[in-house]
Amino acid sequence: MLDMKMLRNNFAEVKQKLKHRGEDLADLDKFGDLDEKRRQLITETEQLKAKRNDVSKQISELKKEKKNADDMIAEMKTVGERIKTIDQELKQVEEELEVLMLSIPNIPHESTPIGETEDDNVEARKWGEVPEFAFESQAHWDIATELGILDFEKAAKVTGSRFVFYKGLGARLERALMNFMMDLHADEHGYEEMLPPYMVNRTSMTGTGQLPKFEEDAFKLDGWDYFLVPTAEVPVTNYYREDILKAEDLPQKFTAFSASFRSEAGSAGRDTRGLIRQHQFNKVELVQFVKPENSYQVLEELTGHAEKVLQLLKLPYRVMSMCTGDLGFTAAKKYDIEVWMPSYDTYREISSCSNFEDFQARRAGIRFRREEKGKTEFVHTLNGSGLAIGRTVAAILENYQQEDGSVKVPEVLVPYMGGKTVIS
RNA sequence: GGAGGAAUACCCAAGUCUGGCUGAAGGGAUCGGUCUUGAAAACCGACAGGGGUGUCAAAGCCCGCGGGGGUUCGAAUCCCUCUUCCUCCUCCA
Repeated sequence: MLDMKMLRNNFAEVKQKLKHRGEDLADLDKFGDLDEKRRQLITETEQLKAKRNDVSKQISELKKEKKNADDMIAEMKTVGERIKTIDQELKQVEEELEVLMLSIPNIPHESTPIGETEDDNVEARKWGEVPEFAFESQAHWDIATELGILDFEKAAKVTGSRFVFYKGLGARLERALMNFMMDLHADEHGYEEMLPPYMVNRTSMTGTGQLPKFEEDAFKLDGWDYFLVPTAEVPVTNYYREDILKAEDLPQKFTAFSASFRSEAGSAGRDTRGLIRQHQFNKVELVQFVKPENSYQVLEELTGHAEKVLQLLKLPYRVMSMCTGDLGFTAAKKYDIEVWMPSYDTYREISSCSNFEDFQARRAGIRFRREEKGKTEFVHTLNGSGLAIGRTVAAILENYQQEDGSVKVPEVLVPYMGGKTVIS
């Protein structure tokens, strides 16, 4: 959510910046009227309430002296009714204004490249050598099915499409990656480990920006106002919802493992094979709560922490700076890390690292204080995948495949695989 | 699922029956001071936070006793409702 005072004072400028996102801004123009109406009603009702407080005190004193106060009581009855009417109108205006404010996307940072589609994203850097195979390389779903470590057909029977069973060394590889990533971030990068709930309530989904606009992307529990988390970002960021942190407690850094659930509405027919686009996948997430002045430096660090995983796994990747049109609703700046996938003959997203500035913090009421008696300020929140585990498995299978159909285990994972150096 | 109980400020806690003198007592913690070589103890003082409105800034005003709604001239206090926590029963990995 944007700061309403800021929006009021810089309306034309903000509108211009939001245009680069390519979103429909028709409703934005309602802001001026609603904002003005709201403040006018507040002034009116507060004046009446001040009067009521004042006269009620007088009534109390008259009663104490056993004097008659009927005239005042009658007058206040009218005032009370007027207050009720205005407050109802005010409530309506505020609800309308809230709906509007919650639907306005974040303002892109000045360093975010201006563009319309993913073709306008800018490559920030590239790492590693793309493998050349002396044999005909296979897609990860073929490799895995042949090795008997993934079973998509059984999952389709048991649940439906876009689900998978991991088996044997496949399951072991997934678990090894989870432990490897969590250990790296906790031990080397200074994050505190967290295992969050896999379901969250509506307020949490609104706090991080998944709602109200993108409800169709989420899995909602029938009969409960709970949602399956689309990412650990939601429970972990909302951990501090409505809290006031101390400046000396910042930054707060969490690394969280969770399953992630996505309806993939609107992507029917895309990536139907393999691990790339599942309704449920595992992910290690990095979340940070920081002081505003540090957030852009932290974005670089956090992105680096995610990159480190790929470097240690020796998987080639590139980092893309998302343009204004491909930024998503909540981010002010975002890097996607894309890993090389031989079967696609291109790089595919495996991590997304974002700085939300105070956009989520304002929605979720996450504040901090620099001094004991000082004013509260909103923290800046950031997060990034570190990494999506399913896609990492896919990348390992494809990049480490051998001619005989077996797959080498990346060196760094061998201890996590019980010493096994090859999946065959 | 069933039966009770509870929620007041950083923590503990009075007030709720009987609405106005609560602009929320008291204690602890914390901070500042006196005393002391230093510290402890004792004593003195400070201590409601958060949000809204307003403004160049402020003052002022409004809201506020778990959330929401209602009754009333007036609600921490009465009524309805939701949430969370506790005790017991039942069930359960």
